[in-house]
Amino acid sequence: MNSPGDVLDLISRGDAGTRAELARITGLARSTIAQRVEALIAHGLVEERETGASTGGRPPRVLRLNTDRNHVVGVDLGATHCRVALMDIGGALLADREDPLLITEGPEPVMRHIEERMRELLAEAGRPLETVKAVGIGVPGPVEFATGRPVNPPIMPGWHEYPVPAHFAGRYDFDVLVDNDVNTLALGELRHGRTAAENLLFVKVGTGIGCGIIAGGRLHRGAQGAAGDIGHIRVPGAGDAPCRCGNTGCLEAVAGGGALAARLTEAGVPAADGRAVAALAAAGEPLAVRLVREAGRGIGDVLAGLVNFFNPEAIVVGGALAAVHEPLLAGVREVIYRRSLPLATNRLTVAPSGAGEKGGALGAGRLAIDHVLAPEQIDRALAGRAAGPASAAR
Amino acid sequence: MNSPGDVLDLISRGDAGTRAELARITGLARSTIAQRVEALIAHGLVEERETGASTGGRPPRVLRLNTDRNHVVGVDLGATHCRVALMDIGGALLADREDPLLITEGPEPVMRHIEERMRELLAEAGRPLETVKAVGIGVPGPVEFATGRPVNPPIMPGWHEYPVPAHFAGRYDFDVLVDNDVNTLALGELRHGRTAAENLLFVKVGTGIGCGIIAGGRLHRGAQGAAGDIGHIRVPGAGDAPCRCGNTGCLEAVAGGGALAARLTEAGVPAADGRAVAALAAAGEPLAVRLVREAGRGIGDVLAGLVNFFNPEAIVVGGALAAVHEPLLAGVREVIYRRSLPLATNRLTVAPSGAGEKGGALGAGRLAIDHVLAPEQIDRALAGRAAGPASAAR
DNA sequence: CCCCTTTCGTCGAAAATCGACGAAAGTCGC
DNA sequence: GCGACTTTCGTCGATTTTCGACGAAAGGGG
Repeated sequence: MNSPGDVLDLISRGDAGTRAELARITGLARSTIAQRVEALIAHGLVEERETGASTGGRPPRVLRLNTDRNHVVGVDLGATHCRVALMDIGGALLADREDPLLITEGPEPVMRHIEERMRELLAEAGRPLETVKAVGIGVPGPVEFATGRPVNPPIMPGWHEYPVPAHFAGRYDFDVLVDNDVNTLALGELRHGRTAAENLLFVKVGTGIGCGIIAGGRLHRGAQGAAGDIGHIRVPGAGDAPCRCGNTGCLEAVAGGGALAARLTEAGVPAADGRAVAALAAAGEPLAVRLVREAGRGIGDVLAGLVNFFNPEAIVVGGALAAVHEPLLAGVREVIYRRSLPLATNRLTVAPSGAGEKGGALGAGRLAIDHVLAPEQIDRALAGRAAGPASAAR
Repeated sequence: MNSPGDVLDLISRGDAGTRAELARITGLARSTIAQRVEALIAHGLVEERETGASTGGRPPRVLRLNTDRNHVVGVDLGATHCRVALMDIGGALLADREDPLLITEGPEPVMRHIEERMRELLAEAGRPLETVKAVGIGVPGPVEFATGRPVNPPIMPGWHEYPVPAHFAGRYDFDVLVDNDVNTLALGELRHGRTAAENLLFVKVGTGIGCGIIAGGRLHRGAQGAAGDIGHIRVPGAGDAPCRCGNTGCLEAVAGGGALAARLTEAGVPAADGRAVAALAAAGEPLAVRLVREAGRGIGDVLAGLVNFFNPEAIVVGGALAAVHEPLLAGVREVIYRRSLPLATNRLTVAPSGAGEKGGALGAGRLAIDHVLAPEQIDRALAGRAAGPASAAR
């Protein structure tokens, strides 16, 4: 329970910033703490930069993660874009870049693009390659997390069972983590946004609709990594709108960006996709605003049920359609507070994503950080045993 | 990671039955294991009863939980009954009794009843009171688990905020855990039934409809302990049946035992409650069978959405209405496999509860067992520090 | 400027853990 | 039936980890 890894954990979470605090919290002797800290410093994981303010006695030496020698890369892959972010181990964003990129081009070109961007960002920030300890990648589809293979992703043809980490294996010395983008978004919100909740739902409303689930402070991926696929839940109020999945009345067919764009186009206001709908709504186009608000109601209808079931303390809404918070969230809140049980809603907050456009990449980076700083991982590193090769993880 | 408590954990889970196995699994030296086992035996937690079969060398001495000196009590409180079960720490049922008891009589009489039955069962089984290490109680309503207080339970007037553990505090030396009965049922299924799943939903179909959630092997209680209240989720297909909660189209109004009984009575077949409906269906009354199957479809409609969202590997159905598996489960399966995504259903099992009538009490006992055997709890006991007083827990 | 407080490093003492050894208790082959 | 081999288990000294006391460092306050 109080291994060296746990000591680092306390430092990284900001629970303890000095040796004395660590000793107080863990209950270990100060000399033991001193020895552990020494080891962490020797391994380049922790540094003493400044000395803190005195509280009446000798001022403490402040410990912090060594952000100069430990970095991660977070990648947010969308249907039509790719954002690569370089972060230090403390979670600070050092550099990032977004490019248009069609995920339909298949894994190999995309992976090469990521690799190239990663090297560019490192050069730009003046950090050596060896300081990258892990890479996190969020992809728009279900993933078998343990092996980093997408499984039958609907909008990623050619990626089925492609072993993403294998692309880096052997040639690099970092681990590669791959996850569904809604999960990285949820992580990003949990650790970079304003919402600190043990039980959190991140709802991404784009062309499709998905949901990242934090249960008891940990990501819930479900039995096959398929959890959170709420786009094809039937909406109670809605009619029989046909969905591409073959069923009717799915949330995606009612409130997805594609469905809204089609309806808008049909009504004489051309819109290509969810992003365009959001732009029109933001510009004040009345029909677009009305459709977005109605979409919010549809989403709220489904979420109302999930609130009863899951009882989260926070729901965060993001994705292309959430670029216009007001009408969407208004619709969502309206239905949730009407349909869900009081006990489940009296402390529930429904808010827009606080991490913004970069949330996906930041969350993917956070996935990598959490992997690197996991106590077991640290204990292994300090024990001298080299971590596994640059492949899958956990 | 390898404290004495973890050693006991391996023994209690059946992962290791001998000192040599413990050493192999933990990686600790045999002498260290021997010392830990000695401490556990000295504290009466473990015993050596028999000596195992040789595998070619000296036969091992088999370690097991000391079931003679460690017991728990599990209590299943329903609207109209109370079952008290005496179990040993290994989970074996020693004696139990069910009595009719109206929970509406209020906390004090009910608690006195439990206390009395507990003493009777102990006398019957010839076990001294001091061997009871914890008591688990499942109640039909939401509970703030940390304090053991029901919060606004709809069918338990007078129980709001009543501190259940306080009834025993001071007079006994065990901890008291209180939880929603769907949670104890889920635990019972997980540990006593046939279903070993990390992600499990236990759906209880009685007068109301509730759901116990196991996420990643642990109970998910949600932000306010209100998780799993699926009875008031709106059913997609259903109409506007009014519900006692004030909304319309709730699952409970469509498929709850009360609603079915009312509809059956209306049609000229008098039935008092869900139990009566089940009895009629079991006897072959055609209308009852049809209604139960339709209720199954309604439940399936809601579960189909939850399967997409939560991606469990198993759904277990119990409760009064589930006494007739076939029509109910047929309806549930029919809709789930039609409406949920293939990835989420291809390994999903939908089964009746394997624990039977006593599942609730057994699960409550298991809640108590898990509390007693939690590694931190064991480490504390072995370190000499007395556990907290006979009150709340965790 | 002296006393008090808090932090931190050092070092011997105490405790936990390990590893080697030998005895116990069985199987297997001749 | 007997000896060689295997596996388990207890013991005990050696090693490693952890603790606790001591004193020095570094600042605040009167």
